[in-house]
Amino acid sequence: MFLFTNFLETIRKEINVEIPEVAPEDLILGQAGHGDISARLIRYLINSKNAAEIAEKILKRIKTLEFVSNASMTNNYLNVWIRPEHVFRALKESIDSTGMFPDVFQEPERVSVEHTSTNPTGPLHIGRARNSIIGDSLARLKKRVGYRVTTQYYVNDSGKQMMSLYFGYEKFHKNEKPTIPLLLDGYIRTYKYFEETGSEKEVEELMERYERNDSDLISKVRVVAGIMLEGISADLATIGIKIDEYTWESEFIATGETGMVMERLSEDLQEDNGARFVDIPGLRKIYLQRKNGTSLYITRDIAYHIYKFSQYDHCMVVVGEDHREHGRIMKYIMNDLLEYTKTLSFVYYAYVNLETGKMSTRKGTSIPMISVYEKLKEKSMEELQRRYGENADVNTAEKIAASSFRYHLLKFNPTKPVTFRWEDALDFNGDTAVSIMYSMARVTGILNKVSSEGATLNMVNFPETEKELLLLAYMYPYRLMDAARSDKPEIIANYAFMLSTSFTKFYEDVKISEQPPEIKNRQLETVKIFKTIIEDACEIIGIMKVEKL
RNA sequence: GGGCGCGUGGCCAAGCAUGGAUAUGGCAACAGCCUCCUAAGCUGUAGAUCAGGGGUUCAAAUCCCCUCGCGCCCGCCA
Repeated sequence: MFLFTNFLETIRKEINVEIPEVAPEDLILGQAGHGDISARLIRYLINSKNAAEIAEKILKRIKTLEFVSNASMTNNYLNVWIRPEHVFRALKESIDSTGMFPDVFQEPERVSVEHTSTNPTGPLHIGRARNSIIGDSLARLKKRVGYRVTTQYYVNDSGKQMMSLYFGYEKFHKNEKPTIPLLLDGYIRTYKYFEETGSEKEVEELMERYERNDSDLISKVRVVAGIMLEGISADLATIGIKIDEYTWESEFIATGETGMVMERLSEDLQEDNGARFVDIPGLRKIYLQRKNGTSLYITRDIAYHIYKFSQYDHCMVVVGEDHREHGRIMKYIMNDLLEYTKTLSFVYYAYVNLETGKMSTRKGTSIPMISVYEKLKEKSMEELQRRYGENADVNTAEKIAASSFRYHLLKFNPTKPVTFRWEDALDFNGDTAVSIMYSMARVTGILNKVSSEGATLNMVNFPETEKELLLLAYMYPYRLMDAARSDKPEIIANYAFMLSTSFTKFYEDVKISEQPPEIKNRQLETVKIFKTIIEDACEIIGIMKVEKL
């Protein structure tokens, strides 16, 4: 995965000479107030008769390590202080030779990340955007740790919602050129029409024809869906999200692959009045085929996953928490019934609510992502104009808007429901993308205005704030591994904020331009180290680089 | 009713997988800091029965059980 100077492993190996059971998890990096690196030895020493003796031996070994400045034992914790020049070198050497820290090996596994996958019946709203943002960041994270990643959008072009969209166009705007507003209008009028007539018969007939693989109908629906999908892709593009592959659900009906699913599951299928189902242990009957022979959503999803497993080693899907059970069923069918040994994993997120309650497109209470983006852009533009007047840069305002929106929906654990509040979304202070971007802008400021003198670096006098910054920068590979292992891009978001805060403290504490040459030279390198790592982390979470704020 | 998820200062979150040293941040509040590399920043003060109860353990925000509150799911829908 990564190649970097691993101080924790070196320390652990020394400890292992005395206590072989000590594992990587027992070592902690950067617990404020104690050592730079601490080892929880309590569980191994608490019942040991000669604990003091073992501790003494460990301390002696650790103190001989070149990169260790001091070590002590308190409350059965081994606390180790690292010489900052070694941390500095570990970072600088990696960045000088590879341009990054940590350096990464390409992994052989191909990973698919499916996200968004919303029915193309309207523009992207902020609830769905949470899905897109989590999915896109997850894909970038997996890429950073060395996987070959492809992002996927599963386009649901069958089903009632899509048929209603098509029906609305045919009924209300047939001879007009189909545009997004026109289609939306037809869609809304269709639901009104259903209410007024009390019947959805016309759409049901369309669904039936569709399921019977009526190629003329399928291609017509696809045109309409395609227009909506283009709108969604454009919305995604404004916040820096591009999806690699779009797969249309109707293809699995057209190619007969849903039929193949039934064949491959034939041993596990049971019959009920002509319909077919599998019995999932501990759950219930899951129907895969109606008695009229047509397929169901889960059948097509199985076909889709069979397709994905033919291309990828690990398939990840970002879906709303209402799909938890669906996910469990899919895993059971793919791994236990169809006996795939590849990994299927789901990332679930809770929905975004409004202070006034739930979002609903039909009730007109959902907030389009693009309107939040526009508002953010407008507000940051006002701020930029206050600072730079005529020279305020629209492009910067756009980057602020996109980054802020992404960060706002990414920084929390996806399992927590989010209540969208305009005042919070539009806040540029504190734990926000802007404060991270601000630290990057300050880096540009320093590097433009302060230059090094000579080539000598002082490697002795590190102020506390610089030591802390370097140590935090050094933590990056461990955070990446944590985040990648647990599929939690929000870990990187939290880290990026911590790192930028630490940089700002260093920046406020030390006036680099006024330092003696040899210290100034080193601190400029420290700034470049910070720059490299914060940009790396921001790339993952979708915070865009700015030169000036 | 059953299943799953969530509950941490006034508000919003981190930490929980792998139990361990004084529970970490942000917003809001209060008191300070710009003739100085960008104050969208920094420093300090105040604020926590980690929903409640029980259990396991030398040790529980973290693991187990119960209760309460909120959310989601329980279709031959998607």
